[in-house]
Amino acid sequence: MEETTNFIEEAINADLAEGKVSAVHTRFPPEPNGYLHIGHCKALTIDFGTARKYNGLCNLRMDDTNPAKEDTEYVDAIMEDIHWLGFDWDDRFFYGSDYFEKDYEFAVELIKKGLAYVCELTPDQFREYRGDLTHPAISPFRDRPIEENLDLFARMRNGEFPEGKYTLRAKIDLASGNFCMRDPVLYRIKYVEHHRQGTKWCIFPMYDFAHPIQDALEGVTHSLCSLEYEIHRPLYNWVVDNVSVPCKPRQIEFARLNMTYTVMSKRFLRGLVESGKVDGWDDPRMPTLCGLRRRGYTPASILDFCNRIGVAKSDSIVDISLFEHRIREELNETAARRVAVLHPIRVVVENYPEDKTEYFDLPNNPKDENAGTRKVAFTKELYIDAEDFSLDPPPKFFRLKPDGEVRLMGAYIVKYKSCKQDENGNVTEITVTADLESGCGNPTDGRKVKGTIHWVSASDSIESDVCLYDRLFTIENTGAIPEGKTFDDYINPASAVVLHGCRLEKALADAKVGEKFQFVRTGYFTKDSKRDAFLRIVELKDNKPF
RNA sequence: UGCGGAAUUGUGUAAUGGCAGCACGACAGACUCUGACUCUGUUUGUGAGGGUUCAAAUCCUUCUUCCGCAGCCA
Repeated sequence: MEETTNFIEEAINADLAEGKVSAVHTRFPPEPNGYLHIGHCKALTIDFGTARKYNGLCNLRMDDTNPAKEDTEYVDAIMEDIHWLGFDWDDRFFYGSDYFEKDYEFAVELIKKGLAYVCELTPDQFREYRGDLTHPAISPFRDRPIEENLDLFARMRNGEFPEGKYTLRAKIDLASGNFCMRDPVLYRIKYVEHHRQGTKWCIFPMYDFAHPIQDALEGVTHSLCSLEYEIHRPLYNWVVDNVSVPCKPRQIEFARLNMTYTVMSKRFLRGLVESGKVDGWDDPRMPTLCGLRRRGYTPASILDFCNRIGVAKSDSIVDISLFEHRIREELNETAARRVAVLHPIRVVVENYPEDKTEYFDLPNNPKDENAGTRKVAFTKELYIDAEDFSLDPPPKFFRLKPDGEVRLMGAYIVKYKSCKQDENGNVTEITVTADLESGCGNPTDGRKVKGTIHWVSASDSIESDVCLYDRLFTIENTGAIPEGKTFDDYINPASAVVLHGCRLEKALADAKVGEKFQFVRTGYFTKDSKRDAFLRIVELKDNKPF
């Protein structure tokens, strides 16, 4: 495969060439407050993939500096998902919270250098004093003597003050056009139990302070993150320049993934779970890795997608069809075919013996001869899909129609004879005659039969409900839900539709949860119905595929 | 209005002064015992103006549009 160099690699190449670094070391730093989704996958392939490309290392680090939002529940899930994708961090698994003691020492160092001070503005005052686009901020406590700062900061740690009473702030530039340089908060007081540290700490470092220190302490050379941190880079550099860390990592930003019909916002994904709109984080309609896994996506298809979308700095929205293309391509080569008649309509083969059963061999996968064949029973009474028959066919309708002939896939050619209708005009039963002479070979008289339709035996099949999953959202033009809207405004009512009384071929009765199949469907494919060409069994209901 | 970014076809992404290419999508045709798959073909693009140059997506310049930032979130 052709290898192109993206802008991150160019920057790394330059650092290598100039001798700034001798090897590449990256990190993937999820906050354990939710499950990984397809958007994280892009970051994952960039972080782990770049390290791999340069024979370097990539650490996994739980970014857990805010005890109010994080939970141990997510840590295991995150690790499992990363492993599932095929990435590994060896023994370099860290928690941001493991550095709390170091963070504290570096904060003291800043105070001693006169570069940080304890501020007692309340959150409301803080907002009031921060200035605006053209006016600088005001901070009445930035000239507090060093000794006093040291004392106050130690007492903050000791739990002598209530939440919100004091913060530690960096002394940088109150007039900066970049707001995160206007004496940013470094530490805040929080009396919340930390998922790993318990109640050991009541002051917690902010991301902007903790992250560069974590990177530097771990020997990370390139800290790759998404575009919204670009404006934080000056602060990132300020931190590594002003505390005694062993190295100075370089932050490089890239555009996060947006995809049509998909919402990446963790906040909304959690909302879907908590409101019961979906069954859980691993609902097959969710863009989470565990959801995609249940839906039938494979690590290879996801990784390949991530490599294909490229890395750039411009905001973009990838069309979901590119994502779906990958899994369709893979499953087309690997998934076994099974027949599912979703809207059954009874067919009687008039000239076929009442009590006879024949078994035809159907290929499990026409793409792969090694996949073998399976026996499918043929009897006098069959089911075909309602949409494979039309009393009043449009032009170019190749399926069963009055006076028409079609091939029953893998079995006989049948000719239409008559049909029964109910009082509403719905077709309830079709009578056909089979060309028993031609059998399952080509017509003996050389005539062409254009259409092929799928079918199952009426007696030798199983009846089941089948759940069809579709895109969860109708939202098309963005990766996030606009301000003032909720997912209710965009949720696709047909995202999970249960079809009752479907008929499935017998071989599906033995299917296990998680097995992948293509449910063979013949007939006309639209752009949307192509997506349905590959389904998979995600549940067994009453021991039947669901 | 301050600061930081970004603009290449319907979408995403290459081309780092030298034939604007690739993938997905769309459309047309061929093939087909899945109207799938496969194969062939087609269409559409450098945000705008000016400049430098034999030559500009690329360099300079002016403009336009879009995105992000004023959490004691990450």
